[in-house]
Parts: sequence; structure tokens; C-alpha cells
Amino acid sequence: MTVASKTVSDVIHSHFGLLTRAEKQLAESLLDNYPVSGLGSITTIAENAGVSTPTVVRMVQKLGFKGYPDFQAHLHLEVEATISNPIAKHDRWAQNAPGTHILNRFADAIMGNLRQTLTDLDTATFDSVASLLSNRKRGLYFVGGRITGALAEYFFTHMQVIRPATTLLSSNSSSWPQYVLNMNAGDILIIFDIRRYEQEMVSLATAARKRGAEIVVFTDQWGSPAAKLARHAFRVRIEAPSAWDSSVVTLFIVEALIEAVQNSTWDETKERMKTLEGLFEQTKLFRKPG
Amino acid sequence: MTVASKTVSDVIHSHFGLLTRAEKQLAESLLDNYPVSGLGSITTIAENAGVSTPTVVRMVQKLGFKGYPDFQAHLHLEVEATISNPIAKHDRWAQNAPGTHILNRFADAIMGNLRQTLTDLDTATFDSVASLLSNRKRGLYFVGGRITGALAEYFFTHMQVIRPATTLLSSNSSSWPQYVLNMNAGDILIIFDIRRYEQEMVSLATAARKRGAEIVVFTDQWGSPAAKLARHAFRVRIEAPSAWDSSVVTLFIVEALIEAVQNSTWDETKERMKTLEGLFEQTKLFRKPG
DNA sequence: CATTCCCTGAAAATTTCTTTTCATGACAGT
DNA sequence: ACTGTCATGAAAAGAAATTTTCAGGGAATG
Repeated sequence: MTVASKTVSDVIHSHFGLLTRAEKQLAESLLDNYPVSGLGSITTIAENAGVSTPTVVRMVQKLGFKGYPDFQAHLHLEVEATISNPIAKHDRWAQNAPGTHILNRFADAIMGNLRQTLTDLDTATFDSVASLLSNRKRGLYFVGGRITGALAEYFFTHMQVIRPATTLLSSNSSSWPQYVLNMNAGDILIIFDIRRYEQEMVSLATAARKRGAEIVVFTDQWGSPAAKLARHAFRVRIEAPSAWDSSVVTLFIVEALIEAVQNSTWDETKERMKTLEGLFEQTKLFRKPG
Repeated sequence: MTVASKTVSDVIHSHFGLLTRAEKQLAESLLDNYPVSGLGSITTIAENAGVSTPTVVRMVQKLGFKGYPDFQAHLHLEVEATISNPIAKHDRWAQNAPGTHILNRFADAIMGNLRQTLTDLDTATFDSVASLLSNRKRGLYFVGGRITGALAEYFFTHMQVIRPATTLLSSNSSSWPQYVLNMNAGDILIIFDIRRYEQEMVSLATAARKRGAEIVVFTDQWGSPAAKLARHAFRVRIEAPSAWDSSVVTLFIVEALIEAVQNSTWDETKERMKTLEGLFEQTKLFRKPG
């Protein structure tokens, strides 16, 4: 094979599937902090990756290099190309693409959203919500709109594993009254409502409040009307260089909450997850193999 | 002497007057294309400078380094500092919270994931996939697993607005054969498969391939087995300070793709969205006000 | 349960790199 | 011109890195 035109990183990726366990471990170590991680001697990088030097030799040969020195020479060329090219000085995220590539523009926007959201976010709110969701006596109800329904589902799927009494409301508002009927005082309704706010969300929130439920809202910086009825609201920045809004930061908050809840009830959660594993295994036995 | 705070370049400059003819020659060779020129072995840089290796040793010792390896280690650190660190690391993202707050730790992790993913990502792959998805003659099929199903749904919901012929497969694998039956050659199957890879995904991918479908896989850095059958695969970093993997960066790629597709077919999409608006309005009229 | 295959790292063998030694030659001062 | 000093690189010695060999071990297969 010819290695000339492709970067070492490319070569590693294109061969990744063919690598063995120790080799994958090494490859990851190399790609982590690439390409600087490959600057040292074969002994050094073997140690950093936790593999033996023969593994290094075998892998670089498998990748098509003559030997470690050859491999390193290619890396040096790349380092040189990266450093000596002033434009490449990381005003861009994705290499080998213009700074105006959609990936780079998106990355900039998401960074800004994340920073702004976290600046505005009150960590006390976050902690309070995490604590609310950790309380197993409270039932959880998740609901999202047309677009945000997927986020609600994502949140629900995780919480369902972590704790009992979690319910995902259908995106179809006609079925909501039945869910409200089942809500008890102290239950929590988690609403995702991003702009083009859905009118029905307010009705749902009002009805839930009447049943004594607490409301947590994920919305954008302008605020869903449902946020006014909420005990806690997360105002997330959603701007993207796109005709669509970005849910990346919202998902970020959701994942952080999942971890916070899981962490605060780990002992109980651990048991649940073990049991779940068992159930999955059983389910597999019921099925015919692929 | 301590070399810690000063760069190697500084040290060379400050000692330049004390250097002999051959050493000055070597020093200039090093400063030319600094610091990359010092990456190779002592033999290499001696040759490049046109001096002998003992001259190199004598000079670096004169500069205060223990020996050539010591000298080179310092250079490596400088190269690393120059290359990495594209965005200054925030000691804390969320104000008024300790740096160890889950939000801050999560933000660090996601930033690392995003950076790493974009470094590894081939923009040509991204563009190819965007182009594939933009082709309205190709039917689109989305499928995800237990956790990633929400991502598939999110992607699907957007693409459904942007273009016709999009289908979301149920997470339940028993219904997949019927979908495969409807696939035509050239159709595209978008698979989300993150670790704890689901065995059925490979079967699905194989079956789809037999029907002539192209496969695009979203997976993690270790790679779903289904990725081997794929025309294109996105390897996304998913590590988080959590018992769960993070889907944030995956969602990022999805959103960027949505925008890329939408952008490349804006004229057609615009019409569709207008029509859709109208349909939503109509639906509202059918309902009683909340 | 035996067998095969292949990954893996310890250790040896080999190559390369780094340092030291030392002879040569240039130059300055006498 | 003689002598001492010092820079310089060839070559040897020493150290480290790289590659190869090989045996143990684990997973897959029959």
C-alpha cells in the first residue's frame, strides 16, 4: 500500500477494524493527543499505551510502514505540516477542511452555546432537580414536542433503568389527560419545549400542577410559556448556523442530570442494572439467533 | 541552570555568543524551521546542520541540558504545547461551582470528545454522507438500539421534514425484515450502534446490503461490527465521567448533517416546509382549544 | 475435552543512536 | 618558527532503541 498521501491518523482509522486488542489499545493511545503522542521512542509509546514494544512494531508494520522509524518519520512530517502552516493553527476543529466548513461553524456555535448556557445556569437549580429526580417516591413523567420528543425519550430511557416509576408521555397530546389522571402530588413532570412552543404544553402543565405535580422545563433562552408554571427551568442556548435549532446542549444537561441522579443512588441503581442485564440475557434466549 | 521556564529557542539565543563556529552553524540549523527541525535523531540533525554528532552533544550540554535526549524531551514538550491546546482549557465552565462539579467535569469531557472526534473525522466522509442523504431518489431508513433509538428518531424527524422517502425502523428487531423487504438498491440505511453493540444490527446490515442498500453507521471509537459492512462510518468519542456513554457529540454530527443536507437542497426543502406549516395549522383547527 | 490458531509480551539479537576518547589542524601569542 | 590552546570530527565505546524469536495462554472450533 502507499502511505504517502494519507495521514497516519487516516491509516490507523482505516485499519482499525483489523487491529487486535492490544493494537487497538495502542492505536487509541496514539490517537489520543495525536500526533504528539507518537513523538517519543518506541519504548515510551509502548509504555504509555500499556503494551509491549513488539506490539508497536507489529502494528506499524500492519499499517504499512517499514518499521517504527519509518512510522515516526511520517508523524514528524505531519507535525511539521501542522506547525509550520500558520493557518492550521487551530482556528479550525476539523483538519483538512476550510474554517467555513459546516463542521467547524457548528463546533464554534455549540461551544458558544455551551459556555453561555453554563454561565447562565444556576448550579443550585441543577442540584435541586437532580435531587428531585433521585427521590424514588416521586413518579416521573417525561414529555417532549415534535422535535424534542427524542430528547424526552432519551432521558426517559436512562431514568427507566436507574429508577422505577418513570413514564414517557406520547408526543400525541390527545392521550395526555389519561397520564395526568395518574399523577400524584409530588410527582414530577419533565417538559421539553423549545421554540415554536406547543400550546398544549401549557395546558398539560396547568393540569399537572392541579394534581400537585412539580414541573421541570427544558426550554430555550426565550422561555416556553410552560416555564412560568415550573418549579425549575433550564434555559438552554440552542442557536446553530442552521435553519434548525440545536439540541446538543440540552442533551448535555440531560446527560449530566442522568449521571447526577445515578450517582446519588448508586447502590440501588447497581442492583437494578444487574437485574436488567439478566433480563436482557433471558430475552436473547427467547429469540432465534440472527 | 534551570531550563524549565524558558523555551529552547530562548536558551539558544541567550547562549549564541558563547557558541563556536560549528555550534553556531548547528544552532542556526535548529532555529531554522524551529522546533520541528529538532525532532529527529542526533545523527539526523548533525547531518542537516553539516556538523558532527559530538558537536551536537557539546552544544546541548553547553546550553545546560544533560544530554541530547534531555534536549529533545524539552523540544517535544514545546511541540506539544504548540500543537495541542487549540482552545484554552476552562478551569471551570459553570460559575459559582467547584471545578469538580458534575457540570464542569461533563463539559470538559464533552469538549475533549468533540475535539478528538473532529480531529479524527474525515470531512470527505462527512461530505459524502451529506451528499448521499441529499439524493431524493434514495430512500432513507433510520435505526437505533435501546439507547441510540432516540438519536435515530431525532435524525429521522428532521429528515422527514426535509425530504420524502424517509422511514424510521422500530427499535424492536422483530419487525425489521418487513422494512428490508421494501428497500431498493441505492437506498440508505443509517444505523446507530454504540457499544454493547446489538448483534441484530449486523444481521440487519447484511440483509440490507443484499438488497443493494448503502449503509452509514454511527458508532463509537471502538467500532460496531456493523461498521465493517458500511459504506461510511462515523466514529464518535463517547466517553463521559459517568456510568453511561455520552451521545452529545453524536447528536452534534447528526445536526451538522441535517444542516448540510438541508442546505444543499434548500429550494426544494423550503417548499416542503411551507406546506408542512400549512398542514400543522389545519390540524390545529380540527382540535378544540386547550 | 482436545486441538488449533493466533495474540501477546519476555527475552535475545540486532541495529541504531549517543557519548566519550583522541588525533588532527587551525590559530594566537611568544 | 615554536608552543599552547582549543575547535573539530573520526572512530570507538557505551547505551538505548528496534526488531526478531519464541513460548505461554486464551479463545474459538471441532
